[in-house]
Amino acid sequence: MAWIFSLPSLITKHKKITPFEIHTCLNLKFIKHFCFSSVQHPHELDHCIKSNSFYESLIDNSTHITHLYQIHDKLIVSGLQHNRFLITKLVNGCSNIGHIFYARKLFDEFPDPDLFMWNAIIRSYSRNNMYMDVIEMYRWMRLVGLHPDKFTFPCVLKACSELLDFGLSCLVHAHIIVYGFGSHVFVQNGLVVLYAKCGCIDMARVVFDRLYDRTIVSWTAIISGYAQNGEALEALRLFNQMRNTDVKPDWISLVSIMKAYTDVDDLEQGKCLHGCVIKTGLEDEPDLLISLTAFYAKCGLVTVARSFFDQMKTPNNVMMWNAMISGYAKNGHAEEAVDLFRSMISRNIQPDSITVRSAILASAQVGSLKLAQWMDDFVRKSKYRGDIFVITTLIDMYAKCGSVESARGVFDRASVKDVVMWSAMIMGYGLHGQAWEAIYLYHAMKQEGVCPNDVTFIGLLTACSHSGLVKQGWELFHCMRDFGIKSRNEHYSCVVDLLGRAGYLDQAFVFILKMPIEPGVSVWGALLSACKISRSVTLGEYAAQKLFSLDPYNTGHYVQLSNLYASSRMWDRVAYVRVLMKEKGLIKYLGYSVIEINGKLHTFHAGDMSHPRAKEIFDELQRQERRLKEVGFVPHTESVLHDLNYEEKEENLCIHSERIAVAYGLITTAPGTTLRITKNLRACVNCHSAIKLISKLVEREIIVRDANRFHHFKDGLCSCGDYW
DNA sequence: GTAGGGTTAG
Repeated sequence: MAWIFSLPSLITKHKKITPFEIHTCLNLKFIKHFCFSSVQHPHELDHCIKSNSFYESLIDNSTHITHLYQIHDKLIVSGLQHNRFLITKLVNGCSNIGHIFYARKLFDEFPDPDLFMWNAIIRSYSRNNMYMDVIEMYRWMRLVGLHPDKFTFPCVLKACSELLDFGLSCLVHAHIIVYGFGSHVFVQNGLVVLYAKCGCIDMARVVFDRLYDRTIVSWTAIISGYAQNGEALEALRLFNQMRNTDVKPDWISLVSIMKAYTDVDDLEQGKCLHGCVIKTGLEDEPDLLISLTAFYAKCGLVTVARSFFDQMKTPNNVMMWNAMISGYAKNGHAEEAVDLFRSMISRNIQPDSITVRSAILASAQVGSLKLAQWMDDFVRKSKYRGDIFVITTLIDMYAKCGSVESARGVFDRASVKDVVMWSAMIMGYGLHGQAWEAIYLYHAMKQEGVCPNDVTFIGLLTACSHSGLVKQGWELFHCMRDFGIKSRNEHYSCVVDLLGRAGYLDQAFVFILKMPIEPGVSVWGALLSACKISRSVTLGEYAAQKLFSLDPYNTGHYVQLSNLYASSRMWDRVAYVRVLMKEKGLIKYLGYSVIEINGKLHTFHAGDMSHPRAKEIFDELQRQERRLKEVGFVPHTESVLHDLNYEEKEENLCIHSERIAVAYGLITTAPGTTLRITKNLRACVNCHSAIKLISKLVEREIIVRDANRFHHFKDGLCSCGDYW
């Protein structure tokens, strides 16, 4: 009977078994053909086709559901339809190729399924991401009196962690203890993952600490758990602890630790881990290459990331494309991200929903309305036109590209709206200083029965502070409690901004002192910029000191303090801040503005003469200066002179990058065309006043996106109401 | 004879 065991290898010689071949096989011709010499007597042949291992190898080698249908038919004909082992095998086979409904049919038709079969159907649902069904089957199984075992619990725990049902999770944990799996390593690993996913990382840690025999899976579960809960440093500490044990990292553990380094942007540690990857000889592992690409891209070494990307052996790996595209987008290389997305499309590689979202995110950063429309068009023609995540990203993109109307169009077309989509639209209005629209939408959302969340309120509060609606903002802030939403630093900083801008500086300060959580960078930052508006040097200096201790290497805080001194004409202190920055080795950002003309982006720096039409641009600038003077415009010379936020002072104030972009827009577009400009820094006082007047003089709408928000200049006024 | 950990992301 030795030849029976060679059957699997005979079958696998056929790289892809066709239904016809399976059929042939089941008709014995196959066996006769291949094994004729081995079969001495007909009864041996008969024995062979009734043996489990014969069918087992057939099932294992089936790649199509029709194979399994035929095998099942043959089992029935051979009277083997009640063979537990083979039917369980078939259930597994069906679920492996995604035919969960046939697996369920086999299960339902089996008279008295045993624990093995129950585990098989539960695992089938788990593999096919049908977690509600996992729980349903688990309940049913207990109802019929079967005790779950060490194979049942990992699947059930996975389902709990995907469903994020904390109550259910606790119940299952209780079952685990009752049935005696309180120290089984596979089951406990599942608990670690479950608690980490539910945000109870401390509970996960308790389970992990009590684990007697920690495997690489246990370590990976706790390390990635910390990483997912935003505690990357603890994740890394545990990784180092693991390296002092006998447990050797494998590629999955390295992927999750790489993710932790990516989250904290720790280039040096990440490079060390890369070394570790090479030492373990796992550097060709495709998914590890994706993680390395994502890591280097996020940390700014896009060229290194790109070299990994270019080495990719399977060009159709969407995750690799996603890692590179999102890496470019996150790191200020938005145009490269869009280019890569386009090249992916042109190569006929199917993007998934994440690719599309990353590309839209990149388009939002580029700020070009033409590109935004192209992306919108792409989505409408694709299978993602109904994807709630993609639509939300589109709304955000249009708002960031200056067209809150188009954002609203996308929003109105969406058939299903969840809280994130409503919040994105509210945020969009906030960005454009249309606070009343934001508030109106908030009420409409509640009317639709959608409950606001913390993000909704960030949008609302931002909108109120951008428009100076102090009373409304204050009321909304207090509404949060009614929805059981805890205020975060972002909410507090909006309120500080709201009070501070409107001149209630003392109230803002008292508000900070009363905060139940430690005030963060954003809160003190809001106070400092409010101090600049009302020229409150003492309080501003206090805020700045807090900022310097919390976030010492952020150029922005020094710039803000310097602006505060400049607004109070304290030039010696302005100079002092400059020295302070030099000592810390901080350099100020180079300002630039981008304008889109006929779908092409033109970038200008301060005093930029490099454009082919520089001569015409400067003629236009001079013409504007003359007209501004004629209507009595007085440049804010002194403050600009010392304002570190803006481009190096040139002889003429009008050559800040946004003014050059406006001039270029005016000479290249038809009268009445709206100009759309994006600036990387905040708008300067002088340019802001000048552009307001220019919008009136040339009868144009000029929309400027600065680092914080949008300014819609029209008829001599700005939508920001001069608060920014 | 069955199983557990990970990556891209509104």
